[in-house]
Amino acid sequence: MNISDKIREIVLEIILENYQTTIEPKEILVNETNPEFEGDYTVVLFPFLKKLKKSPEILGKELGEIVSSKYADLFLAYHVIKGFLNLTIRDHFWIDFLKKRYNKKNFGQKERTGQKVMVEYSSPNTNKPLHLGHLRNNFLGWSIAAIYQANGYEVVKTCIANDRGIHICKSMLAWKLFADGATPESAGIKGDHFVGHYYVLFGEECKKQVNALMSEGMTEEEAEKNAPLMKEAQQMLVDWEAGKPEVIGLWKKMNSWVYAGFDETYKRIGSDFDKIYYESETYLLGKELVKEGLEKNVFFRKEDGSVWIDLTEDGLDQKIVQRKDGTSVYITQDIGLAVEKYKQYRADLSIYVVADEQNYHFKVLKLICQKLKIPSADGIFHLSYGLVELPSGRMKTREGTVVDADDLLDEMAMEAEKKTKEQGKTEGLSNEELASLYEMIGLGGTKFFLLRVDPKKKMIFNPEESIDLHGYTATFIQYAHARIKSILRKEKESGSGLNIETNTGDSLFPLEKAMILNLEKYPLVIEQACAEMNPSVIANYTFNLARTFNSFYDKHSVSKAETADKKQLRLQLCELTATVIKSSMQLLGINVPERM
RNA sequence: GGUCCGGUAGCUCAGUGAAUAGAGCAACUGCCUUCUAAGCAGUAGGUCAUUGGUUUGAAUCCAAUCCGGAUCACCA
Repeated sequence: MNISDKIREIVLEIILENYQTTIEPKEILVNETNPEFEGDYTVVLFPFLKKLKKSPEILGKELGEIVSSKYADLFLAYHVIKGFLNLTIRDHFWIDFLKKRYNKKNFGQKERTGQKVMVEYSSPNTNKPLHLGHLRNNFLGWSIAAIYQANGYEVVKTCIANDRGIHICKSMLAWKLFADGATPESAGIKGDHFVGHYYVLFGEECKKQVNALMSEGMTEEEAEKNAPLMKEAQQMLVDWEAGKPEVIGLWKKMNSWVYAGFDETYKRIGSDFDKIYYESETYLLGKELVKEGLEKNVFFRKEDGSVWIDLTEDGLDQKIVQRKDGTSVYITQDIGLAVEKYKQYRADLSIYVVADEQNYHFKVLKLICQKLKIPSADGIFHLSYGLVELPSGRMKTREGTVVDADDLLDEMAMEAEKKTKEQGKTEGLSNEELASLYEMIGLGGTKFFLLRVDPKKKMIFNPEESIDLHGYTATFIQYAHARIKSILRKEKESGSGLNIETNTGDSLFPLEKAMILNLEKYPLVIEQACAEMNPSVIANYTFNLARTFNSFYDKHSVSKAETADKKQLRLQLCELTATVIKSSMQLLGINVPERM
């Protein structure tokens, strides 16, 4: 049990025994004591003053007396200031804590809950390469999965490949018309970029035709419908659905190029999936449900034959679920897929990591599933995140303002290489080790940059300034880890090192205590990140831990500690700090080096 | 127009009922003969969009207003 929970429990017990009053645990606020006051943890007395009919000063004094006498082995002192009871915990509590945990590599991980959670993330279009926005999605999804795992859940990671539809036909058509048989190999371009080029080309050529038609007097809407290229793309979609071999062949070929490109990037960024669904295989899944919904009178048919659901009573609009020609729309596919996922995995919770543009869609999706009484309906959760924008606004493919994922990662790795060489501390590392170090720093920096912000907030990325390697960054934390490892390595080489039998003293310097206090709350941080579905909680915590460590490092020497006891204590401190840094960064998908 | 999200230091962000609102970047001052200076210590920088309310206590909750964004498609 965490110390803050323990204090809460003690206060509850004392109030019950001495005042014969029950108080809800959540009414007792136990905070870390503000640095300007003496103490470690603070009990806020205001919430239950009325119930106990006491003034804050008197209640504080009474509680303080009882706590410090009854639990004299835990608390050294108490101070009442206004309505706050500040408690000082005895140093030996922190020292014991450290002694017990310092070599536990799984510190902070929770027992299995027996619950299963599905995380759907990434879900790319197979007609354009990944950009910065996709990176935020991938990093978030992966991290949420890791956080759930650390909290004892069984996790299934999935992805739905948006591999069909009019947008795919656009790049296919452009390739057919303009590529003259070129392939990624012949062009020497990564497959996803190669196909993306033709998607952009389609847009440009189509725009020309639209402009021409508009100058002949058509409205923009008419022109867009009547542009020959657009008509041809639509025909291609019809042919695709009809299974026309020539179209299917081209579709398979171009998708395989894209997948080859994606695989490379996914491997690089560490995104992985237990199950990939393909829209081309799932887009018909909702059809049965439409029939079922009509029978249950959840849906209704309009005169033209299209099928709808009326959500006006729920404060939403009417929503179409099947077109008059019988083809299904996006939401219907998603309902079908939700059912399919449940059949296969029976997850208790199904998290969709999708940008906040689709908030309405997921609200409607969950509502329809609930009305259809689909078993997984209540477990549907949309983890909505804000878009990554440029200082000038949204990234736009057409205007060429998209920050490409591969390019960004390359730049970051190069930046890391440059900086590492400037520092000149990596003598003796092989070329492979160096390459992997640059990648670790570059990729880690990118991940941290995107994960340190609350997911639901949109964020601004300025390409003019490359992602920093100082301050609140992965590099800072990686550096702290490398420093610790360096200490431990040298101690081991000198033969002194850790010795569990040795004393670790009985008093702490403020920075030693601050470190242990930080480490002690790590399990709570893992829980909080999960409850809030927010990896930035971890980013914040780990940065703080590393920062405190750097202060400690600057003030106290490990190898030249004042006494043998102090040296042991600090070695244990280093050991556990390294463990927590490593494991918390892994929850963000970031690796930490032994040297840098 | 309806719904939802956001507005905190020059910039990027923490803090969502508790003590005198915090970090990083940028600026300025110090600190490498010392376990890694990708670091540490410090200075400066705030009408928490505005107004009113609830409360012992409000950046945090409520209401209204202003500003920015998303969405309300037979696109996905």
